[in-house]
Amino acid sequence: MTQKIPLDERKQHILKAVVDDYIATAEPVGSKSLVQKHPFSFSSATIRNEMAELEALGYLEQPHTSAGRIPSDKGYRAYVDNLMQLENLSQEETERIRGYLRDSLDELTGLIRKASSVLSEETGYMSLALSPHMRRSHLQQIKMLMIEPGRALVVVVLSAGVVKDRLVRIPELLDANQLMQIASAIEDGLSGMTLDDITLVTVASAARNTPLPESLLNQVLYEAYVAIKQADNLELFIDGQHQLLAYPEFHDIGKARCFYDTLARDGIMAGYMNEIKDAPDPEQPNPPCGQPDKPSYMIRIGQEIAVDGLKDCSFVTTTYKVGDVIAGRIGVIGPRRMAYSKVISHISFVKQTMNEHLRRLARGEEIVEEQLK
Amino acid sequence: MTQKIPLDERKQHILKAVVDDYIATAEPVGSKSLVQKHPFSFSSATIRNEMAELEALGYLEQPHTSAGRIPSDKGYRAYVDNLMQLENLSQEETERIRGYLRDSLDELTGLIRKASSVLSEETGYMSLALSPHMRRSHLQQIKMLMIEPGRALVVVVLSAGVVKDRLVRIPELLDANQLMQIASAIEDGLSGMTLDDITLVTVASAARNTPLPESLLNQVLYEAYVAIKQADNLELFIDGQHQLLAYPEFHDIGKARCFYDTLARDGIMAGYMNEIKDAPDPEQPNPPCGQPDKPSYMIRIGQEIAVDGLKDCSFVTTTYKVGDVIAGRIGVIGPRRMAYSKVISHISFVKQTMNEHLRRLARGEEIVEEQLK
DNA sequence: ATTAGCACTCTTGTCCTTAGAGTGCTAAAG
DNA sequence: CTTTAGCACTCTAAGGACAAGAGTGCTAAT
Repeated sequence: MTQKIPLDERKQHILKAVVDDYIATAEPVGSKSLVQKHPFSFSSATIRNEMAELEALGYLEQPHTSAGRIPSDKGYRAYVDNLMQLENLSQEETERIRGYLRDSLDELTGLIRKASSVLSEETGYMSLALSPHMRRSHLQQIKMLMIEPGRALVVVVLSAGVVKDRLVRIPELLDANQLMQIASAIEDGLSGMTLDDITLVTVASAARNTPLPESLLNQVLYEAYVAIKQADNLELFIDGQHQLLAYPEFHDIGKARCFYDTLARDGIMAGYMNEIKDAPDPEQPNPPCGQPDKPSYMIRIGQEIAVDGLKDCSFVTTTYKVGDVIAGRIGVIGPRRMAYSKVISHISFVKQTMNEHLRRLARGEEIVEEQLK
Repeated sequence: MTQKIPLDERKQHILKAVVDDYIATAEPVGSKSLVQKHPFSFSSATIRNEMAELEALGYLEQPHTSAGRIPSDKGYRAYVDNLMQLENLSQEETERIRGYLRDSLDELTGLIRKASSVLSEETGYMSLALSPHMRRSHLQQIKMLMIEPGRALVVVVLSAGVVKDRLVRIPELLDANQLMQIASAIEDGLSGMTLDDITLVTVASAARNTPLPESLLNQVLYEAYVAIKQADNLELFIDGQHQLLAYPEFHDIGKARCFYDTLARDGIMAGYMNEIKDAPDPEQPNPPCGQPDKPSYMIRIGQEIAVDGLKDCSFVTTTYKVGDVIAGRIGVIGPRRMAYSKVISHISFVKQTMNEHLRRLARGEEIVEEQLK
C-alpha cells in the first residue's frame, strides 16, 4: 500500500505544489502556472516531464488529454502523510474556539453539539460528531422519580459523570416509595457493572428481593433495563451541511443530491463513524508542540471511504475521550480537495479542548490524574 | 387583499388547470398543452384570451414573451383559498403515519421529532417543527437529584405532563438532603405558577425559610431558576433538507445556497415560526369529515414569507397542542410550486394524530375531557 | 540532464442558425 | 357579442462552427 520507492525530493516538491494549488483553486494545474506561482529552480518543461512521471506512478490524473493535472487519491494520500505542513492555529482562533466551548461545561451532549458546530464554522466544511459509546462504562446510580401516577423518570448515572434519563410508563398503582425501593435495589445490585454486562436478567435478579407482586415489578424492571441500555444509544450530530454547497465539486446537483441523500439515510453515517478505528499515524508527522494529546487523527480520502455516495469526499476524524474507556468521534467531511492541514489543526485543537473539559467532567473518577497535574 | 371581483367560473377552471399543471411539471404551461391535457369545452384561442386576462389581473406571469404562463403568488393564493380540492389520505397512508408515530408515546421531543420526520418523508418536502412554548404552562413539580458532590440534576415537571431537566453545578458542600429541602421549598412556593410569572425573585422568596447559609443557597436558587426558565426554550427540528434538491427550482446552486444558508442562520426560522399566528381560514374549505380538530392551517406563499432567502418557497404550518394553553408548530416548506393539497392533508393528519397522543399525555390535567369521550 | 520551441489536442466561450412552442392579433364564423 | 381558426411574430433551447487559450508531448539544442 505505502509506496516502496519513495519519490525523490523534486517530485515531492512538485506533487506538493500541485496539491496545494489544486486545493486553492479547484482548477487542474498545469506546468506553466505552477512555475509562475512557485519559485522553482527549473523550467516548466522539466515539470512537465516530472508530472508525466507522477501520473505514471499514479499520483496525478489528467481530466482530459490537454488539461492540467489533478491529484489522485494516492496523490492526496502522499500529501497528507508526508508532504503537507501542519499549521498551528493563531492565538485568535484558539481563543475563539475555547470561548465558544466554555459555556457548555456540564452537559455532554451540549458540548458535543457545540464542538461540532464550531468545527464546521471554523473550517468551512461539514462536521459530524458521534456521541460516545457507553458500553464499557460503569453504572453508578439509577434513580426513578415519580412524575405522576403511571409515569416516571429514570435517571441513569454512569461512570465519568455521564447522566442520561428517560421518561417511562409504570403501573398506575405503584407509589413513589415503592418506585424508589425498586430503583435502589437495582442500583445496589448492578452498580459497578458495565453497560455491556447488564441484561434484563441481571436487572431482574437485582430486584428479586423487593417485596412487590411480580405483576407490578416486571414492567418497571423492563423499563429500567431499557433506560439503562438506551444510555448507550449513539447519537449523531451534523453541522454545517449548507457549507459544502459553496464548493465547486458540489455545483453539480446530481452529485450534491447523491451526497445529501446518503447523509440522510438513517444510521449510515453513525454506523460508519462507529466502525472507524484509530490507526495511530505511523510516523507521527510534526510532533505536537508540547500538548498532552498525541494527534492521532484518521484520514480517509475518496475511495477509501467505504460509503457509496461519499467517494468524492474526504473525511478527517478523531476520537475524544470521557474518562479512560469511553470514547466518541468527531470529524469533518468535505471535498477531496480539502484544506487538510487547516482541518487537521482545527480538529486536533477541538478534540484537545473537549478532552480537557471532559476530563474535568469525569473528575469524580479520575481525581488522581487531576491532582498530578 | 382578497379580490373584490371574483373570477368567473371559466377563469377559475383555467387558473386551476394552469396551477395543477405547473405543479406537476414545473414547466410554463401554454394554451395548447392545456387543451390537450384537460377536456375543455372551448379552444386554445379562448384560453389564450382568458390567460391574457388572468395575467392582467395578476394571477399569472410570463417568464418571457413567448413562453407559457406560470402562477404568480396571487395565483397560488387564489388556488389554495378557493380552487384546489383537498384529498383525503388513503387508508394505507394514515396507517403508515399512525404506526410510525405510535412508538413515541411518552416523550414530547421524540414525538415532535418523529412527526417532523414522517411529514417530510411522506410529502417529499422539508419539514420544520417547533417545540411548544411553555410560558403559560404551570409548574407542577421541581426535584433536584444529587448526581455527585457538586453536581445535580434539576427536573422540572410542567402542567400537561411535560418534563424537562437540566444538569447543573452546585456547591460541593451541599448534601442530598439539603438539596431536596431546597427543591421542595421551591416547589411548595411556586407550584401552580406559570413559567412566565416565575422570576429569580419569586424563586428566592420561595426558599426564604430554608435553614441554609445564603452562600450555599444562592447558587442553587439561580440554577433552579435557570432550569425552570430553560424549560421554555424553543427547539427547532428540521427534517428532509435533502429532499428539496430534487426539485428543479433548487437546481440553481445559487438559489439553493441562499436557501440553505438562511436556514442555517441561527434562530431565524425558529423566530419566524414562533411569530406566525393562526388565522383560521375565513371560509373553512372542505369541512373536515367528522374529525375533532378543525383544519386551521396557515399558508404563506412566496413573498408572503417575511424571511429573505425564502421568497421562492411556500410554507404550510399548523399548530399542535399539549393541553389547552401550550402550543407548538409544525410545518412544511417547499418550492412555491408545492403540491398544496397533498401537503395540507398530510399536515392536518399529522397534527391531529399528534394532538391525540398529546391529549393522552396530558390526561392528568384533562381527565374530564377524556372521560366524556 | 535540462530546456526552448513547436505542433498538436482538447475545452470553453461566442456567435449563428434552426426548430419549436407559445403568443397576440385579426378576421371569419357562430 | 363571443368564439375560433389562422397567421405572423417572438423568444428559448439546442446544435454546429469557429477561434482563443491553456496545456501537453516530443524533439533538438544546450
